[in-house]
Amino acid sequence: RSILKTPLKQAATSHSVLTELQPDCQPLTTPPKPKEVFPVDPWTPTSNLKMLISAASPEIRSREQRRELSNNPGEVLQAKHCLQEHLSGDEYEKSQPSRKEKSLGLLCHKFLARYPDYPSTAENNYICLDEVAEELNVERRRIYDIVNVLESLHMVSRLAKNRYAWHGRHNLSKTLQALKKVGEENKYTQQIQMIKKREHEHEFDLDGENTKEMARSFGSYEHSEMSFVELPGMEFRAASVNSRKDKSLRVMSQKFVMLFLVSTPQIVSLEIAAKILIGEDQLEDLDKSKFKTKIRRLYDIANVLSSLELIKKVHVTEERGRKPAFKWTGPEVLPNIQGTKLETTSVTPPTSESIPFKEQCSKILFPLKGKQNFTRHPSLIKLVKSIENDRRKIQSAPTSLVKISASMYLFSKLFFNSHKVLNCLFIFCLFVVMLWVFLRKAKEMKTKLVRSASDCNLSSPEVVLKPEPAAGPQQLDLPQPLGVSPPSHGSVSPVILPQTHSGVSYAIYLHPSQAHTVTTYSPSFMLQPLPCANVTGVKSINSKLVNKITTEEGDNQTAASDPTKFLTTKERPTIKSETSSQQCLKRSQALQENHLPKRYRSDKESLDISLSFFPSGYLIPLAQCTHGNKAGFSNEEKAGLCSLQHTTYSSPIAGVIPMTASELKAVNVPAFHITPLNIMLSPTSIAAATVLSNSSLYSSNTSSAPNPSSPVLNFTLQHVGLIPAGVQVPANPVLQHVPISSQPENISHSSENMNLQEKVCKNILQFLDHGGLTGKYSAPCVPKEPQVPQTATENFFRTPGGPNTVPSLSANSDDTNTISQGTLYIPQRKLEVSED
DNA sequence: CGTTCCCGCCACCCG
DNA sequence: CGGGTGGCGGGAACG
Repeated sequence: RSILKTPLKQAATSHSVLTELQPDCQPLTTPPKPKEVFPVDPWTPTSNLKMLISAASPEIRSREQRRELSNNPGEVLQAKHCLQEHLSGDEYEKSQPSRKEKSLGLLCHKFLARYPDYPSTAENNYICLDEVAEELNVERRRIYDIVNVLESLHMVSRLAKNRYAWHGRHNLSKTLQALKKVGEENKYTQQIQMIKKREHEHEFDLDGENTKEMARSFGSYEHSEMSFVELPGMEFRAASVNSRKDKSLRVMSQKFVMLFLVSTPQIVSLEIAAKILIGEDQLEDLDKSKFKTKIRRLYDIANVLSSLELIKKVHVTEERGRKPAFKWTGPEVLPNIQGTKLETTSVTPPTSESIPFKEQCSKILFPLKGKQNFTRHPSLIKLVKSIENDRRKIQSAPTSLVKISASMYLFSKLFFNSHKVLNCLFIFCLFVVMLWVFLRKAKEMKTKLVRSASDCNLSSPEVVLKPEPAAGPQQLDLPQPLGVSPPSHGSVSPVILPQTHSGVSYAIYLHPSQAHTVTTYSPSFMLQPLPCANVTGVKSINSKLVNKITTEEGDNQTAASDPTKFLTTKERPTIKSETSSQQCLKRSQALQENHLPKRYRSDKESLDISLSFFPSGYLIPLAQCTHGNKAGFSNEEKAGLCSLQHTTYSSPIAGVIPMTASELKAVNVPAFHITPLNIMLSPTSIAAATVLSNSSLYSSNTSSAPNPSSPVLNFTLQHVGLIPAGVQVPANPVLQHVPISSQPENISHSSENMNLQEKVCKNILQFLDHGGLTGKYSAPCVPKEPQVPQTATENFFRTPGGPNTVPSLSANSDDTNTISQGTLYIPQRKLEVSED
């Protein structure tokens, strides 16, 4: 027994070990000096200072140390050594490297420091394990731990015994994509939900039947064997060494990563990860020791992943207490089905994925200059990066409206490098878009109601406001949509959401009355979620499990959201997730066919980029309000508000709007719910809109003077896919389009610009007219049939006063155009995440 | 105390 | 068989 004991920290033990491993080392009494241990790391005055500071406060020290690790792993350590050497000269045992200094994470840092993130093919990127182990002064065993995890991410690959090839992060994004895909296939999301649910159901009961039960239910998911996820270009490793059966650590690592990529707040608690990893291969013995071991391994993996800055440690506080967890801090992984693109493992520069976007920006913004100028400009690099960041989020936005909005925001950021400057414009554009939606919808509803209920006179807006009859059972078997409380004309209260990742906050304006309604947890608000693939088929815990969030460090907090968490199994029939998406699609099409006798179907491809206009979305970036949220709402209120998000996506006018699964999934930009009649505008935005519309956008002046709306529009349209990238829409075709679009045939090819305008107009019109508001926008191919000029779109643009007049935005001037104040909302929090 | 996780035994390959 | 791997779990360090 005693042999198995972990060696004591005492010098004697260590020395014996040391001598054993390194017989030719110094005499026993003089252990290696720090200088010998870390010959590479110079120690600087800075580190000295930090060391002194750290010495003053242990708390600061640890924090400081951790922070420092990411930049300069060796420094602090070195400093500490020096400190201890100075302070406690002969009393050496204290300076015996503490456990922390031998941590796998630190070791991994040192390891990573040896190799560039993005090695060029020219360099020799071979890793000799022996060498590394020696240089880092660790047993080889430890290097294996690191290398295995790196291998799971394809950052290294094994060449032969003792030899690895270093790839760095070149493959990372592809690997992550692959992992995400596999993770989805493995239904990890569901498994997580199930575990959470079980956990909740039998609170303290941890043994016996439940375990079996759990194992049994896991059985249904058991389709994943212990397989290592390979990358297309990477599997050519030396076959001789490749056949090791158990790649457990690698596989574990991959699965662990998958869990992050799949779950919606990208936070995974160790406990759940362990359970899933266990549950998969061995669904029987969920015994305690196995669990413990798994956890230990997960710590190992997590340490390496942390060093890679892919995850970071947090704490999730549930009602039961603090639980260790990790949060994904790596790159966003977008589904990105870029066909069978060939591997570009070597030559591609680090930000290969982002280059096209840069070019795009460059083209759009600086059509005359080469992209080089743009991309090379040092002052822009940072900006571009941050924009790319935002872009990723935008791409995962659930609705095209949000995409448009966000794109506009992006544009303003890119073009002016300022949130503030174009905020007004942004808001205005957003407003215009929403107005389209609203008017379109209103018109549609009106005609429909008139048609369907001919015996009633439905001209008054009050009637229109009622839930649409057809929206109920016929459509999605959802309960009758709740008529969101009719907005009064009170004031609105902004709520600042702490937004994920970028630190950009979005203000959501909340109408007081609704705020109240929502925060009281009124049962009537517990609506059904939309039965789309990502959500359905998931048994989930009820809202009782909602956790709260606290933050220990004020910055960079995440408003986590997990759509499935608020679903309740009992209240809703479970639908097979495989089919629900299609069902949604079918139904949405069926629904549209009610309105549109003739539809233009599109292939799957175009559906993906097409715009499903799910009514709503409204987010205003607020550059200045980063921390404003703290004062505002209590956690309960926030949680309460959250519950709205996943209620039925319905509106009094539109009824239930089907969404595709892709729109529901991976919502990093919060989804918003807004009803067309509840479009909310802050006074300033209305003002801005009015001003802008009067001055430029609606003027009949078609001069080519620089008009911000044009680039904005170009950018937005391109971004959203209405026009091809790189194509410019010269002026503001949309707002001037009426003659063109009403008689498309006649315009023909007068000029290229005209042509372009025409196309764009058509596209937009089509988009709006053909289901853009009800569900699907189908292919961009233009119908040959002449447009019936009685569309809402056109009505909007040729407002009562004529083509060039501004539609009245002031409330109550015209019932159909009235924009009343209301709400949309949705932050969602349920996890309390705290950092250390 | 609970959490974190280092340490190294030893079972497995493989040449 | 000898050496490279790496699963695994005890128990020390940490907080």
